[in-house]
Amino acid sequence: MGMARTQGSHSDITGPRIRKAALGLFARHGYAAVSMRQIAKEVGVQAGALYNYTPDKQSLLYRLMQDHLKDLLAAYAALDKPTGPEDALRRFVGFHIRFHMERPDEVFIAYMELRNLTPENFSEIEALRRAYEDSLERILQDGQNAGLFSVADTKIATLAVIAMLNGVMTWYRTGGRLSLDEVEQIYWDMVRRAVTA
Amino acid sequence: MGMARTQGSHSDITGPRIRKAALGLFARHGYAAVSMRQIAKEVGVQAGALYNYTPDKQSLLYRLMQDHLKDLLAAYAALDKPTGPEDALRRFVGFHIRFHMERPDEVFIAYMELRNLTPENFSEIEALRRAYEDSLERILQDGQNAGLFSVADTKIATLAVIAMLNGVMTWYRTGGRLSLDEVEQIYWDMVRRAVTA
DNA sequence: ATCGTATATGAACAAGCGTTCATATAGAAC
DNA sequence: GTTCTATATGAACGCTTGTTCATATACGAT
Repeated sequence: MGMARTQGSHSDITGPRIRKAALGLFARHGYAAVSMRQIAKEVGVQAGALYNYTPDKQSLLYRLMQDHLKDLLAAYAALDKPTGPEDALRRFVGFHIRFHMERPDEVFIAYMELRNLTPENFSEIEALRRAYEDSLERILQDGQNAGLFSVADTKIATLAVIAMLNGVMTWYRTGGRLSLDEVEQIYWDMVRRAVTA
Repeated sequence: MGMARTQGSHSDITGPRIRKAALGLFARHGYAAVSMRQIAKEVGVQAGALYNYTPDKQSLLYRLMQDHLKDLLAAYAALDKPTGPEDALRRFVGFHIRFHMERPDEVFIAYMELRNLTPENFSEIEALRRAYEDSLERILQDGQNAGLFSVADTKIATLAVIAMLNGVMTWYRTGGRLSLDEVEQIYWDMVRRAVTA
């Protein structure tokens, strides 16, 4: 009974649409504040149908974070080999700003919703994040060893640089006063001066 | 009926206890994930009693943020007058790190729960935050005018410095490898180098 | 000792939650 | 054109949610 709805074989379409809807809603309202019914509504489907694509709400969040961080690591690994520590740092700054700027929702979620992961899921996500941070710390350590950089503590400097770069996401809006190139240049100047010997 | 409970005139005790409990729970689990009953349980009271102290859950969050930011502005305003832009910046870095380190829960909430404020409450909180950021921007602008600092954009530099300093809260733990003095020194070094001409 | 009031209880409300499942349907395969 | 299966519905489940309110109690003042 009831009006007919579109049904049938939409598996490889509905799945991504669900994740996309969840991504936007989680980013805008927070994981805990978003219901499965809201996600379903955005996709144009009933709540029960979501469970053909995710075992539960938690897994939906986990998958979004995991996909994001794996993409991040893969994209960074695909960069050209740098010519030295300073070049590597410059590339890192540019890569980080651009990659994150293209994915504001993913970044926001991977940042804010860590506490809503189960302990096991949290550990896995944390490992991915640490792998990324380690690649920056290696750059700083190499530069330090080569006498090019001068930081009191490479671990702290790593976190300080990343925190500073992440700050871009809180204020930058496309079409604003500054182009992405300008932003990249400004941040690179500050980072370089902050760590250079 | 039922077992007797402590009752009577506890107004000026219960109120702060409720806010303290809410503070801890909001910080640990997030505003949306915490129920009024959980807060009440932590205080040792029934959920209904909370409404003698707050008109609703939203106001509880708003009050916590407002108190925090007003404390922040008052404490900063009470600092000694600096001798110049560089001294002012050094003081700002030290003040910011220490003040925020003493209030990890408040900082976390004022940061993460902005989206759970009503639009009106959000505007008020944003105004307070901007007032604080403006005091840093004024320092940078003064230093820039005096030829002591050299930043491409004072607004961006302001946000970059604050983002960098806020990063401390994500990793620093009392009793860890570094003392607060050391942390302050390390960050001051990086900030100074990032903005100095 | 009695009263008055501030403060708490505990039950109730309607609404919404995540999740499950029997049932229906649409499209692919033969 | 019939069958088979993947995909969807929509109702239902037990629970929790924020909030209200009539009622009870304990303290401060008289």
